Amino acid sequence: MEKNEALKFEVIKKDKKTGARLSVLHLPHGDVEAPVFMPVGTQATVKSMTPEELKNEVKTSLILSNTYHLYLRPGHELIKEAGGLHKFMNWDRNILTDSGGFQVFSLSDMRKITEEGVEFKSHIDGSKHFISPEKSMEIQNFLGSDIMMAFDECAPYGASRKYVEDSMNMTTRWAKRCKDYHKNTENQALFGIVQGGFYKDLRKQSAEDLIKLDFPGYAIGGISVGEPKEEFLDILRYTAPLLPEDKPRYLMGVGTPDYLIEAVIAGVDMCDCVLPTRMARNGSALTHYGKLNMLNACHEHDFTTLDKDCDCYTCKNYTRAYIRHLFKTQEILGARLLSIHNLRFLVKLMEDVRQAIRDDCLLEFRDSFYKKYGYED
RNA sequence: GGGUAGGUGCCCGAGUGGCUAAAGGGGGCAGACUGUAAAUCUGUUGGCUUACGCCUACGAUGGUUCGAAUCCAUCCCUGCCCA
Repeated sequence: MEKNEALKFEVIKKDKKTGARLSVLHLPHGDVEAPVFMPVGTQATVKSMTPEELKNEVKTSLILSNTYHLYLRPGHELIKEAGGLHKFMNWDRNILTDSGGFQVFSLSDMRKITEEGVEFKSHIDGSKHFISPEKSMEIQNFLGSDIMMAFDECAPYGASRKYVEDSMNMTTRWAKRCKDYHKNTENQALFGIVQGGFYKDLRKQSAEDLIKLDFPGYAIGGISVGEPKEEFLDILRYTAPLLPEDKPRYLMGVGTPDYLIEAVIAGVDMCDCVLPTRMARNGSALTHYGKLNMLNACHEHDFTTLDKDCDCYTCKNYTRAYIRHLFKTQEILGARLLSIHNLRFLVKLMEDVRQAIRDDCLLEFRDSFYKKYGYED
């Protein structure tokens, strides 16, 4: 890799039994140890968290934001005017931006996909917009994220082979167009996204075609879209090893503790998910002993901490009874305290995973984690 | 004291002869949430029973009727207005 690229990827060590990687991503806004979990900050904010809390309490060095949403509001020109996304949101560590491809999938009833790009109606005011691969790159260049994602189509679960094949090939052509358009390679690394749905030969072809384009990193998209866990694991375990050893591998949109651990074992380095912050706002806590719904009556008189094995600000200072009270009364602090906890829980999980790789005991770590958490397998 | 409006399930509130164990909210209880249109959504919420079903319920009591939360009488209570 050339000296002036935005990303340098360094594999430090591999777990002896699984081959899971301990690595460092050297990025423009600091080094990121991987495997890493990235909190999601779609609208230039990790919902309810200040950057200081993300740094000091959650202890994260890389967050994700979103092209589609920031393009619509406040607009990428305004963010450029502000001096870029980092300055705009007062976050001086790394940012990865998703390309808007997922919104093509999740807002699918309002869009039309063609070879040129996607025409869609704004979910905010119904106005018509067009995003092409080039437009997505332009927006992400304006945002100034450290890692950009190629514009892709995430085919829905259950899509026909023909649909997935055509979609996957178009995503590859779009990836080429993204790479051709993107010139700011010194400051921004562009990742390609492997698609192919739940068809292994398509996954293989997608990976091979994208590898020929030589991206500095590769993502696995299009899984964790509602399929059964076995299918998720099958495609994950098949796809991850197809990707280059010397580039970071990013599994998009995952997830729960078991999915994260399985992803690392499969050779994945990066994951992101809205789950910890969404669950937090909806009153649920992730703990080493399973999931808790803080609205449940059993916590009413429980003056213990959320998770006795957690080192977060919330667990150091607040009780279950208090947090339940905050949710019962719909006080905003409840969502904030659970967001800190859930984010810290997953970030810490990855810290523990990294230590397990150092110690060559990742499988043992997984088994004891599952047992404590209450997972069946 | 006179007039007037009303008393419905935990709360608010719709319902003015059968399709009503009773709309809709709220509250309670539980479940879901995976590249964020989510501080959202779903289920459930009188008792007993596995179920069929039975019992108890629309202020109280009595009555009309094949049948009443709904009609009538009396009583009790509450809000508002007048004196």
